[in-house]
Amino acid sequence: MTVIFSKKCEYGMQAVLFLAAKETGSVVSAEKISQVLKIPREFISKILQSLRDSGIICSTKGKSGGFCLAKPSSEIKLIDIVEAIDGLEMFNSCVIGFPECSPDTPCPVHDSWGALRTQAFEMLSNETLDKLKEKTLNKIQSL
Amino acid sequence: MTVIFSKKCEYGMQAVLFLAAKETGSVVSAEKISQVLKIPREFISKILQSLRDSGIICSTKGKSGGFCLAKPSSEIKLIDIVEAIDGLEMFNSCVIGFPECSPDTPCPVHDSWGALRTQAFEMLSNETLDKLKEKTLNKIQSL
DNA sequence: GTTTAATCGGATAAAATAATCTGATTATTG
DNA sequence: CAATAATCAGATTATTTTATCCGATTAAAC
Repeated sequence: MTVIFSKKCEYGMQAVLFLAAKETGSVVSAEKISQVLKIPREFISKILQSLRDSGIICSTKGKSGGFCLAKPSSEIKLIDIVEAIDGLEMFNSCVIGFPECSPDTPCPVHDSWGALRTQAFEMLSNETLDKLKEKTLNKIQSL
Repeated sequence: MTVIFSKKCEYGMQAVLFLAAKETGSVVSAEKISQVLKIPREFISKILQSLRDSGIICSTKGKSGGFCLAKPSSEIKLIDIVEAIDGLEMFNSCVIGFPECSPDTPCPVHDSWGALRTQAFEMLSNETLDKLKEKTLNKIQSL
């Protein structure tokens, strides 16, 4: 198996993208998110709770409660979600698993991989949720 | 957690790189590989066996047995090892986990991520073991 | 031919990740 | 204020990945 992000992180990104595609400030329940994105309800609940702890989304309890973005979608980047859930370690560790892969003691693909990794990081740092709104809506319609 | 390749795959790449850094045709035991690369012995044994099944390396049993490359190091690419162990699925599946991410129903980052993924694939397809020999030797010395 | 050092194969164990269950709390709505 | 619909928190279960154990087989060296 090969993974980039954990399931938690994938689901987290999907859910936050979904929230960002709604009208500003609209509150969506875990149940609704679970149904639309086809993610196990209890699992996405936990993920949403942790994203709330990280300050990316807000939650309100009680009837008609749910989740919404904690700040404008233009201020949330995909990398923020990755950082909150999976951490940024992958952008700093060796792709073929050698210990202490650094400019001093580089692995055989240190340079070529490093360039790619930097691009990936920049891509995720560039993509704010507002920029992705339209594409997110299109994708959600196809689910 | 965030992963690119599984531990099996990382270890497999390390081990094959190590074999390629030796003189052509020299046989190395799992024990030796385990010691040099600091990989659990029984675990790397299994990985080496599966790489033998995939035709990337050969094994000889009995005293003074061990493993060696099945073909010239110029004919083995990193992507071959990835394919044999983790498969190529990651180069064809959605980075944020949406189902059926394709040009027809693209995820919000389909294009930007696709470009990166293609670069990564090409990098792994370009890197033959012989090209990496010197760098591998340097890295191994530092372990 | 016996000892020794290696792979081989199947089973098992441990750890990490993914998913679920349960009961409590909270707040809106009628 | 009672019913309802939501989050919340902690515990548990299931699945996958990582790692280990053990006995059998093989072949070289003495």
